[in-house]
Amino acid sequence: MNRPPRKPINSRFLRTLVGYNARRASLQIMGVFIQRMAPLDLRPVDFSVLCLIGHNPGITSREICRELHLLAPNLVRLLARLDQRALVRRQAHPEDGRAVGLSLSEGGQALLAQAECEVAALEVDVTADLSDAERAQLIALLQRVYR
Amino acid sequence: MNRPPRKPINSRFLRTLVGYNARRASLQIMGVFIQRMAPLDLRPVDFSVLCLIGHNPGITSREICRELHLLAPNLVRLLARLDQRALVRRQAHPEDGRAVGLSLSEGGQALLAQAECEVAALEVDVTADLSDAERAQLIALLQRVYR
DNA sequence: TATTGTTATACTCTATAACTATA
DNA sequence: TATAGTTATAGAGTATAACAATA
Repeated sequence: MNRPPRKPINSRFLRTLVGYNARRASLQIMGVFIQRMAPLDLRPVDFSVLCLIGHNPGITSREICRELHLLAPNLVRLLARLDQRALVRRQAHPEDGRAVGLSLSEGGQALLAQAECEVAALEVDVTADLSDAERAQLIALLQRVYR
Repeated sequence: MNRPPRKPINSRFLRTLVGYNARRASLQIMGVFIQRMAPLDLRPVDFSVLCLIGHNPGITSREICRELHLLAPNLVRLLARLDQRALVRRQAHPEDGRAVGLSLSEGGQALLAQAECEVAALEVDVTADLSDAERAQLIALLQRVYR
């Protein structure tokens, strides 16, 4: 009946680390993302790729990999799944015969629009304790770490 | 000879997301962590566990799992490795016969001290573009996301 | 009956080498 | 010779179910 008395754990050193806190926050948000986006069948990385293709019609696999720090072999299956769901189109690249230009089908565009809407909403929810200014500042600080 | 002209990619939507930026920053820092801590043979999660044991002698597996959001089966191998390296000691828990109290050996304490020093240094390096105040603010904002 | 620690295991994610076709 | 895309695959990380010992 009684909850076991939780001993307070000393995690002071870990809490002073940007790396530790960034990872914990990232995992927290990704967990919410996976749950909320399950109806659309989109993992975080699927969404990121769909988003890049949608806003950069004709983009190549290589460019996606460079932008998202993905490895080319791991993008193949992901794109195959999006292709199988008829969300993306592949067309011959106009200048480079080796490359393939990617763009969204109409269904892909519709799904992206819906996904962006849902992602924007869950972002607000998961950062509910932050004001708009604080949220913007958090993003700016994070970008100065990884850019 | 000429670098291929890099087309600017539109990733504006992704960049507005705390989740995307937190993940990118986290991966960036973890990459540096893994490289710099390789001489000590400590991954981020190894360090976190070592740190908790060091600052909480007698802590149990269950408490570590709860504090770090780890799953118990995945902690078994990790602790076995630390044990094999003679970094941790296991003693019977004074109150609960099922549990095992964990603490650091002298070697474990020495390694932790060295590791904390190195981690503090790499944290400063990886956030070199941030002032102390900005770094503290970044941490405070991140904690308000996941706590 | 519930909890700690454990084993076994499946699934996913990440990384590397090597191939093809084009440049 | 170098690059885009692909295949196959190995290794690491993450997840669930089930068990023994203890509460």
